[in-house]
Amino acid sequence: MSTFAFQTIDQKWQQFWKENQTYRVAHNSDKPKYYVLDMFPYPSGSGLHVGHPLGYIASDIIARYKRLKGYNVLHPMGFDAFGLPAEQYAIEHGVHPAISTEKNIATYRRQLENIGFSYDWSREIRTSDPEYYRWTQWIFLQLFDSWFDRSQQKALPIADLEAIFAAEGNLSYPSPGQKDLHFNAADWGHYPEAQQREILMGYRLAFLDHASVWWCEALGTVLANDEVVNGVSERGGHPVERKKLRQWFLRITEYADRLLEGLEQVDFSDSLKEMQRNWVGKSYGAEIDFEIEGHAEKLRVYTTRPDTIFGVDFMVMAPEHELVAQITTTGQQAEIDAYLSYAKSRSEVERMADKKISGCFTGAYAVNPFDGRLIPIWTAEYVLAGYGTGAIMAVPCGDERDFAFAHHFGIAVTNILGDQFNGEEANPTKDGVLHNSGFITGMGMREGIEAVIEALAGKGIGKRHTNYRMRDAGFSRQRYWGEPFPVVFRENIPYALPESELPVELPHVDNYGAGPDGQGPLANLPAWTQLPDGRLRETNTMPGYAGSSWYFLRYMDPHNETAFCDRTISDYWNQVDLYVGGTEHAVGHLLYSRLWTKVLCDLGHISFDEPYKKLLNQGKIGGDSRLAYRIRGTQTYVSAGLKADYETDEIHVDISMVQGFELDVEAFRNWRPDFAQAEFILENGKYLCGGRLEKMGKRYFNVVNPDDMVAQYGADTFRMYEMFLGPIDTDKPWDTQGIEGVHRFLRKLWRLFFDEKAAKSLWTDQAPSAEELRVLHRAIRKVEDDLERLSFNTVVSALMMCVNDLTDLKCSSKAILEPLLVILSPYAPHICEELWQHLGHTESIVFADYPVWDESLIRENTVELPIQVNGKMRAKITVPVDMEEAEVRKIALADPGVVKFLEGKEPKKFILVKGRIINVVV
RNA sequence: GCCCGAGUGGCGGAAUCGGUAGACGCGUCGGUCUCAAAAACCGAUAGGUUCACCCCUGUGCCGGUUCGAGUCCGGCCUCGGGUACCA
Repeated sequence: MSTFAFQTIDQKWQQFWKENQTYRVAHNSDKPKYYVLDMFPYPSGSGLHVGHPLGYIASDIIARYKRLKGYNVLHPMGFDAFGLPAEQYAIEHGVHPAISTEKNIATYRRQLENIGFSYDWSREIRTSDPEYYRWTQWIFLQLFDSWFDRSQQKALPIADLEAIFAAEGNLSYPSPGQKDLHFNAADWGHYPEAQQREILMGYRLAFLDHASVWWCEALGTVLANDEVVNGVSERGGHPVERKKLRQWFLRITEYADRLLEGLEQVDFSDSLKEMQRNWVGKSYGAEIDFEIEGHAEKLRVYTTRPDTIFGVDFMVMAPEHELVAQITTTGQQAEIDAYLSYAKSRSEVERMADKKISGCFTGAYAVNPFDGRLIPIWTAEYVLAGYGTGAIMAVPCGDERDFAFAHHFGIAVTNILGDQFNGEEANPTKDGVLHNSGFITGMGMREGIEAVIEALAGKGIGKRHTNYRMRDAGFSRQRYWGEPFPVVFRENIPYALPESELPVELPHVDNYGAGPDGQGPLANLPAWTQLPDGRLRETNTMPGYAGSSWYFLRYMDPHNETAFCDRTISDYWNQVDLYVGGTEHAVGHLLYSRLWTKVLCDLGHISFDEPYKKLLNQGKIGGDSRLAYRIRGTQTYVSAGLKADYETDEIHVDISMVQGFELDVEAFRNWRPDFAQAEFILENGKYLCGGRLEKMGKRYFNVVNPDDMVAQYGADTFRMYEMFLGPIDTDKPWDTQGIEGVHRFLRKLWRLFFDEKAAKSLWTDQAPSAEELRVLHRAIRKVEDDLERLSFNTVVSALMMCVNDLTDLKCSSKAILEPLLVILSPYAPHICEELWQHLGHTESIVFADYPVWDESLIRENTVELPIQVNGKMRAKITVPVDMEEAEVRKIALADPGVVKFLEGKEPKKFILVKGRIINVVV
């Protein structure tokens, strides 16, 4: 057993860990806890490629490292198993999603186990498991049964709100759903149940509302924005229309401020926090009511720049704005009708792609409340119905879009910026002085904002207003493969099912097609939807992010049948200390799971309101594609170096047929029938391919499977190499050639323990030399420092250097080799376990103590000082560390290299930093 | 357009606090072993000049601060990511 048989070693230890449940953890421990979590995967049909495990390897290294440092580590894995691809596969192939998902999970687990992760698999969860989604449904009911108290900024039970209504009405508690709803206690008492429940719906955190969606009558289904092109359905070209449908929503807007404030407490990257802030999109300004000449109605606008009110030259309403129809004059009616039908036919996608200026004058005028000027009211696409009040006051001299619009339609521009406005383009500055602006003329703009808001408030026609870009989150899907809602309708009023009836299990269907009236496939099952007592089940299912919003809690207590997670257990494991995953979930999953955590905390079910203490976003690994060049119109392929002489088409070649850049032409001919007749123009007897870095994916034939890497080089090599590729948080290309270097390193490590030729072990009980100790302890320090700051790639370099040095020193001392294995084991657990056992240990290296580095062993007796003259390196001198400064100077000045550049002059100044660097200034 | 982030050898990258730029690895070249090749191992490898030492240049570009700048400041250029008629 003295050769490095990595396949045997991998298998042996993976089996050992499984049989001994080495990584099983319990919550009752005196050790400090550490929770390190991966974003769980959606098990797709194509399995893992080498890009996927990058984050898993990093988190596994941290998990193993923290275990060695004496922490009780929770490191679980599971599967986000509900989702669209499985359902799409079912529609196309008739395979039930449960079956294809099961199969995919089996593949994922096998691939993950090959890499030697230290997951506690006894905690595995699947979001599509009824024992799991039972609690997803339960949390939904918590959301349904609660409301957000703005004065306390937290969620409370809906029963509390009912008590408030009965006692005092809603006068202190305006409805987020119906802004103009006011009633007192007596009113509430007289409302029939249906009306009471309708009112409560306006407060619930999970609520039903009518939302505008694209409806296609011919296809009998709702379409997403990107499925509608040029006003017709992408598939089939059928007409579509805007339709209001009743959908479930989560009232995430109430938590906007909490979600922003929470970002201060968590350790996420600046860019990710910025993405979340932009998503919430909080802005400060005012709502202003403008009188409309000849009408009783007011036109309410939202603006962040009330100070520019004297520069308003026109008003714009969104085409969907309800006042458009009311105020349009007879003279303008025909033009407006034409414009509205044009606007209605354009999807949001088209609006975004094609931003030409369009609009139409309504014929009506608003009145400037300060100077009485009449302001023409227009409608135009560039104002969105969904943001602010759906209407704006346009200030062309200060806003680019308003300026472009004014320019396009020949509207005269008022200048309130003095010479800060050049008449050519708008100037959106906030740091200017206001001109030509009535009572605020001469004021600074920031000051002007306050003055105008005050004046508006005094007249009762405007007030300070904070606006958010974020909308309430749609929570309904007309799909099959998701969590059913635990809700039933009686006379069209939704009621929560009692907890005892959970889980509402997803029934079996044979047909995955849409149901009637924009409903999902479940609506095709009357036996399921219609309860014997006449109540009707909700037929929508929950979206993909439902199950993933709380899964980190279930891992803590995965088999609990009476609660989603026991409170004492969640108190122990608490927040996720390190959460590892990609940025693609920056504003989706991360925001929703932060929301659910806050609600569960407010309702007293857990003790913390941010799920993830620290977030690490791993980069993506790109594929290194290979291209062959086919001369256009022929079956002849020209080698990359000669292609300039021909007109060619690029063909992606499967990377398995290429060594470096050299194509195996026989394999290429056998690859696909249409290549069988291929001829090649070679250079130097070889066909060389071109290379390109791009996304790793099937269609580019550049996918590298981790299974192949593990089979060829072993799990340890694969793990270390993935970390060695570069900083964990940047995108980087995969280069299979480079993996050899890491493999050589592990062989070199092996040879430190075994003489393979003589088939004998090399370690001894000999005391280590000072130099050996220095090498080891430097490595311990470096590995620890780098892991604490999540610099995974530099750790590999440090370990390689350590082994290189120990090899040069012919180190054989067990006192060095043992700690070396411990610090290496998070990266290369299999080989370390094996060697650890050879050294005579009976217990797994997992239970070893992490060695402590000793500064005094690292410090050297002499130090090499670089000597600069006038800032340029001129000499190096070696002196004892504790040598007096004056003595160091004497030696430095006597050095021939320095003497030469002093040119006989006396030094003016010496610079001495940390006793290490000297600069002699002449 | 706006907001982030990054530009270092042939390549991936290192330099943690402003202090010997290019660690570690790949590739390439040379060597050992071999009849030979592969594998393995050893050595060289920023560019210029040179037999070699020296010396000079060098971290996207221009300028600044400093005894000293890849690192800090100002102005550009390029690439990557996010986001967008958000008033």
